[in-house]
Amino acid sequence: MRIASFNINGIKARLPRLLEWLEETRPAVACLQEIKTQDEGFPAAEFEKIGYHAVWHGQKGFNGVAILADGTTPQVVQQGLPGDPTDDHARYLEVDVFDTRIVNIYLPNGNPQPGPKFDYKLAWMERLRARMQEIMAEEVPAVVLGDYNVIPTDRDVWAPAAMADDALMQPESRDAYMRLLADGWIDAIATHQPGGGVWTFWDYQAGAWQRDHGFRIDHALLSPELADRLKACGVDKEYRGREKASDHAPVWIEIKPAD
DNA sequence: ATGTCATATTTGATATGA
Repeated sequence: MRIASFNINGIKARLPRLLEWLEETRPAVACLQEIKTQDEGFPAAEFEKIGYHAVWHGQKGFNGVAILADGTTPQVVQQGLPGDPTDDHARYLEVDVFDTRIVNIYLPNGNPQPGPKFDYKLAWMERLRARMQEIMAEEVPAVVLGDYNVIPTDRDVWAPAAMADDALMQPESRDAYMRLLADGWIDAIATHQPGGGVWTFWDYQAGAWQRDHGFRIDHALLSPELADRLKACGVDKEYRGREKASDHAPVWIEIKPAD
């Protein structure tokens, strides 16, 4: 079973590319970030036509997350990250589907830092950790995947010096990410390719794609039970080079059936 | 070269977020 994540950077602008990717790679579950539409504008009928049922949490102008499943409708467990009633950003959607807990996140970017946006990012990461601890305590097969907006190590960026002041690789951001791993969550891509050099994002600016100036910020964190069933994982890098591409490439994991 | 792109309002131009 393939579970994928794709920050599509606008579902309206990206719909042809998105449908193409779904039909060509046919993930059982697809988690989308930055749909950048209100709930009313979500093109659910387009996905139904090719056999995907969707749940989504939209927001006007930016953010927004959705989960698509092949031939079945995901059951929503939690919409919106718990822990702060004043936070109305659409960045978190947690479902049960195919006997798996699947959590789709669009973690705050945090730039510029320091500042209120960086504070929001760090607070969001602590709230995420609290929720992930609850999920782990449930002992269900679970994956928390999406755009974490964190470059975990210097091996995950084309030039650490070029990004040194960026919120994505500040020590506070990295420490918060490492605490998730310390809690027992397993970074699928990092485990399979510990040498680094795997990118999931290339900026639109400065010819970053052509120069392969990328970094790894889209991650899939597996519960121990699901990690034992990890068959393969990777990045659909080719899609970053297509016409009207997102600035992110899709990330996927392949899970073996439970015994 | 702070070099691109998507969305929205302030709408054929600028602000915001990334």
